Amino acid sequence: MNWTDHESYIEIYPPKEFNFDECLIFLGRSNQEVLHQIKEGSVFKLLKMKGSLILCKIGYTINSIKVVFPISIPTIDARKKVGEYVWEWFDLDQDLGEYYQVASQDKVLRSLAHKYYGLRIMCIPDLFEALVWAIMGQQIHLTFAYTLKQRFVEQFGEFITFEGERFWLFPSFENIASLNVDDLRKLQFTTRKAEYILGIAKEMESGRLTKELLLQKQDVHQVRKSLMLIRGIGAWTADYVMMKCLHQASAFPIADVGLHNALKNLFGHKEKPTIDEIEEYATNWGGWQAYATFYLWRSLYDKKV
DNA sequence: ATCCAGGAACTGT
DNA sequence: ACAGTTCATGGA
Repeated sequence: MNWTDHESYIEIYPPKEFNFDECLIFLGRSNQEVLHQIKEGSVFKLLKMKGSLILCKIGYTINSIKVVFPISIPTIDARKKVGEYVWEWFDLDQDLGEYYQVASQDKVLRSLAHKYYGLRIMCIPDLFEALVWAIMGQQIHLTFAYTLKQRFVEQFGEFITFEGERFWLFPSFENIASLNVDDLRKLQFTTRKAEYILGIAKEMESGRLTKELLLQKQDVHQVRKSLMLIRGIGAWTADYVMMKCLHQASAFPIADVGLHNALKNLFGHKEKPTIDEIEEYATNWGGWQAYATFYLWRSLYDKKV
């Protein structure tokens, strides 16, 4: 992480290939989002560091991301943790120069890379949140997935109020682990999704499932395998979490419907591509499949309005 | 109405 | 290994 501390605020220096406004467009794609709010070019987000709630206002100045604290100034340790969270959230460890080099040679990616230059995968640094969000999104429209997330967060998460508005935190696995299936069924979760989510919460509560343990695996294949051993996590969810939480640029949720629709639109086809055809398109995406996927998702968001 | 949605587990071959 | 079936609910 490249940053400086100024007590009342912190500054984070992203790599060259970075466009804050592009990232904000992705963050603003749903008006049902409850975990952050965008206002006047900044994004407000509530975080919890070392037990205390910290409201952050994240904006951009000439060449740095500036994080200010509208409610109260956190300790130096907490400020550093906030910086690390933001660094991960915007996927700033990634060397996008390489991706753009790959993209410039590829007829599918070239125009997208130019159009959305500086866009980074907007990550979900918290493993529990990433897994639960992925499971919520399985086999349903995104709008309904957001509805489920909103109910889940507002039922089981913490919040603070600032200037008459509520800012929410995603529920902790400790809280969710003590629930039963009916608690989630009441919010319109299917029995299966409820079981998956409770199972994962318990697995994390036991300490057997942590982000650190996953990142210690020898290679991405091992990470994927151990994720898929967990009930409720298939290939799609494993790849999704690897790209959105574990920063694996080569993760590739190839069965994703959004990816299929994006490719269909891009080529103006009537039918969605088959898996074989997608593999064909992706032959030269080596190592950057997650970014290819994310940029294709981003292209879907243009179509609306 | 009907088909589908940022799938996964289960069952049978 | 592979294909078909079931789960469940709201969106378009």
